[in-house]
Amino acid sequence: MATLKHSRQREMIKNFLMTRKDHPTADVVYMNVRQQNPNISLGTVYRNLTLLADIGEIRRLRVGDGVDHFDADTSPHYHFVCSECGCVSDLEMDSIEEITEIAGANFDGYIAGHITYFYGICGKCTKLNGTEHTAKM
Amino acid sequence: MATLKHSRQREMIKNFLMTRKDHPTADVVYMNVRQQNPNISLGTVYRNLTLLADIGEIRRLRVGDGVDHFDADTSPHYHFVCSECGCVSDLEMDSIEEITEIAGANFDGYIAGHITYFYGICGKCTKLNGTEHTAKM
DNA sequence: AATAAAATCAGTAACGATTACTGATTTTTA
DNA sequence: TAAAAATCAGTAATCGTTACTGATTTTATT
Repeated sequence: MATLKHSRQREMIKNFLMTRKDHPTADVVYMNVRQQNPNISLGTVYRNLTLLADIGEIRRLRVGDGVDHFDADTSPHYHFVCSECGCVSDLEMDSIEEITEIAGANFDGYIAGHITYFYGICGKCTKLNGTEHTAKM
Repeated sequence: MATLKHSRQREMIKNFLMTRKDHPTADVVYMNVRQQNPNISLGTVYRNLTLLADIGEIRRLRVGDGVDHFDADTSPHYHFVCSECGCVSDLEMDSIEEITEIAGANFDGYIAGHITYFYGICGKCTKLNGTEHTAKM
């Protein structure tokens, strides 16, 4: 890997991501960072998000909606995706790391880990919809 | 929803998918079904896979590799994705449905379920690589 | 501080997976 | 067996993302 040089753009992207708890997409990052630097390119945002994820400073989340989300919190934790509004939020829950052991019990190969996300209706949508609990995903 | 009419193409797609345990992508379905019907269109394959998934006859798998996989086995079970060769296989393991309860404990909203997949090195790749166990995903 | 080498950039073109459109063809209903 | 509706093949368009290019920054070296 080439030596990593400092870049204002990368710093802005990382800083912006740290202010957010909603796991924005590349496009959302782009739109927001543009308010500080109107010249920044979408390609630059993508490149730096990928770079930051590769060196482990941020996390790339694939929650099945066809768009990558990004999280500045790299500590192990789980995510929830609302089937109604698509929002992604953190879950406060104990580790379920043991499921990796369970999965490996009868498996011919090596299981390194798991990716889990939960879906349903978020608090806001629940309140808006009354009692409907019909998940779409 | 419009009334569902029978279609040879849809039947072929479903039948093909039932012969496979490797959770092929739309493109793989297309290439195989074309051997029976060289005139079939890729759009038809996509449309019918989506339709079959919507009515619950097949399952769409999103395992984070950017391509949708499809599974004719709609019973609840888990999947493994090889970080080396990208193959997707079934896991024989007990249900871990209880993690949905765990996740819901401190959550403001309704959790309908979870999506989990496991990653690591499959049996074939393990044998090819010797003792290397370095996951890439 | 000035300079050179290397990384990064903005802007844009290209890409791959998927979806949408169109007029022709099947399938079903009556 | 004819009309209505769903489906089709073929193709264009879309969307998220990546790759390319010559210009600009950053860092290391004088």
